[in-house]
Amino acid sequence: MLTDRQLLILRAIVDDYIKTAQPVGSRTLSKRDDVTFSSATIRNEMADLEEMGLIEKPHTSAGRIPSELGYRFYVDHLIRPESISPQEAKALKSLFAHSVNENDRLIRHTADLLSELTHYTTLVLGPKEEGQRLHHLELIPLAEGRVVIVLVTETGHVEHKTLQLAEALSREAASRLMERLNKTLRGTPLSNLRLRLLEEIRRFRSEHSEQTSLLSKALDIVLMDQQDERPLIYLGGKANMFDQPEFQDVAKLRPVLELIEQQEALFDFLSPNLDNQILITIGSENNVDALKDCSVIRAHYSVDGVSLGTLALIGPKRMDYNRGINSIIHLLQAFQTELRKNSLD
Amino acid sequence: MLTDRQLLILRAIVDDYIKTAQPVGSRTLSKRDDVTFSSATIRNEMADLEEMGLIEKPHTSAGRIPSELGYRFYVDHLIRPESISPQEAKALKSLFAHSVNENDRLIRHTADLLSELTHYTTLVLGPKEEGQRLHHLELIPLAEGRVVIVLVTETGHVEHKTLQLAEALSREAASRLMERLNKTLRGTPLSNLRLRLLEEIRRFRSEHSEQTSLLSKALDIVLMDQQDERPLIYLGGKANMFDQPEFQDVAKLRPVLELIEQQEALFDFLSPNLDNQILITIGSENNVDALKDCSVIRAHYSVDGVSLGTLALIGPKRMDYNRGINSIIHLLQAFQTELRKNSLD
DNA sequence: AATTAGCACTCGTTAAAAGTGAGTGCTAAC
DNA sequence: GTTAGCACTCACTTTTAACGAGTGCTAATT
Repeated sequence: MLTDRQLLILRAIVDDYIKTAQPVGSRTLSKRDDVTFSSATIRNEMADLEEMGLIEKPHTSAGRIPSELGYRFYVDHLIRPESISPQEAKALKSLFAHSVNENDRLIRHTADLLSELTHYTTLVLGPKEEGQRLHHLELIPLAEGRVVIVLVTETGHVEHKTLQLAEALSREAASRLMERLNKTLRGTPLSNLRLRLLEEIRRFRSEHSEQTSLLSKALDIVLMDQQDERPLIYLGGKANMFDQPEFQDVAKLRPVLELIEQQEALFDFLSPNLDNQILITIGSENNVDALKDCSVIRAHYSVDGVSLGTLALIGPKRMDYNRGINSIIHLLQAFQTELRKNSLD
Repeated sequence: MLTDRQLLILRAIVDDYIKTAQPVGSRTLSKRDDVTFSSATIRNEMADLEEMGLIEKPHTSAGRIPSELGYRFYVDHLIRPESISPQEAKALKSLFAHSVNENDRLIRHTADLLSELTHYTTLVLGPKEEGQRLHHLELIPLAEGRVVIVLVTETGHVEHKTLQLAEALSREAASRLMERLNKTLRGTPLSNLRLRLLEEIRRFRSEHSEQTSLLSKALDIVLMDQQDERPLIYLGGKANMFDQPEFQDVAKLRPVLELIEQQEALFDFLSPNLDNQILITIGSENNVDALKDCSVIRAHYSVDGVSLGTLALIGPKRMDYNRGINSIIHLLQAFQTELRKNSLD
């Protein structure tokens, strides 16, 4: 167990290093107002903290920097939840002053806001489809056998796909089919939609003996695609990475920026956060080599208890966890409120 | 006027420098098979070329590198249009083997293909709206006064927006209005659409004395937004920048990557290319400070004579112009063919 | 027993000095 | 007109030296 003095010193080291990106020496610490003891004492304590694996020195004659374990301890025990300032709270509320109807734009907007707020790079994982339920389906026949299918989920997410049929679908047939489909399929989870839809079209065909097999085939292909498609990841503040002193070296910067551009990899990385808490992963805890020098703060967003996606903040291990956590918590709430407004329950 | 030997030397210098990124010395050149004269002769010729401003030396004791003027001369006069290899031609054709229905996805796909082909970063400026004409409009009333409006242009571009009305729009009213709008508005250029649409709704209202003023207001707002929206820019192969030796320094890399992330700035930069040719801008010719060390190869794409957007390739000044030009020309054609397939004339 | 002052030691960083070699420009010979 | 030869330049590398922030240990102090 750590003594109060050790806690004070550890916190001071982490705070200082977060601010300056420079190893913190005993003399620097001894000059702080809240430190009443000498640098020699600090050195002794530091030696102990180092032995415990909480801090380390880059080399013999440098000050100390937090180890990953040190950051972990700091995050778990030393963060003071320093509530957001009144101004900021107000600013946050006015961020969504005029509602954004489209969820897509809302998400993009949120990603940008969060990065502006924190000066870190932001990832927002768009709502995953599987869990969502169908609200409405619309078939719009155009010229030359081209059909646009519009799909609206209960969360208010709208999406369209274009099909190409070998022969035209009449407006009447489309209308009849649509009515039927909406009657029977509303509320179907998107994960089942493809099968249920095909089934329903088949039944419709036998009942009305209409030629919808082409449609059925085309739909199948499009929905198959759909199923494989992963939700989009929206990025904000990529340029913020450039400002971090630890990423002034292209060799350090490159893997991070490269990873960030890869939807696939990012998706795999971001999705598995199952509980509803804020999750912080530090350096190697990310289990991704490209992020071994980064920390990630994640929060799930959900509407009506249904988890939809993830809000994440990515920065150097030496990131301002306090500010990051606070920002993400507050933005999360505002974001969810907006999402709620757009849903069609 | 340059002698044949000077042309040979200049071409050799540019080719070599493009390949190696190292200043080219007289001794290196003298070892080439196509060079029959001595390094001393080359030095004399180099001195002349330098005097003409076509090449320069980074410092006294280094070899020569092409100046911007040198690249310009190379691009204008020395490029051999080295036709694409049969394999590559075949590969190119199969790239679009299975058609992509959605123009958006097609564009994204094209951006990725081009960057894969050239190993440079690709920008594709999506079709600008103004020039396009309306093909079909669909109103889909959902619950709680929410209405999705789907807009299909003659180029086959599909787009949707969500409106929020204070009170519900009945399915019947929507259907009647829609029929009317499609009858009267098909073919309207999107640049006029907003005004024509409002006018038409007003007329419809007075004729049928229906309550569509709310709709009209909401539509207005959404379409106003629409008008300000600039076409999207799709990026491919951003990571390729990392491979260029000239961008190993973060200070060099940063402005380029930052610019690339800014839709606005990029848009301003890419749009003004009016003629239908392939346009190459080198270094300071870009008139953008962030691109002073880059070259850009641009081509307009169009369907049925209507210019829609721009395909661009961005790399170091020392880029492989030959390969870049060839790739962009060939991909441009394939791309336009696909776009054509998706259009609804 | 805990704290602190003092001091030798470490080691990254910076600056200066010396050596290396690719490449040039000029001159004189071919 | 072309080329061989040679002195010269200058980025780059390596070496050496000086610097100083910071440590760990010991002995004195409280």
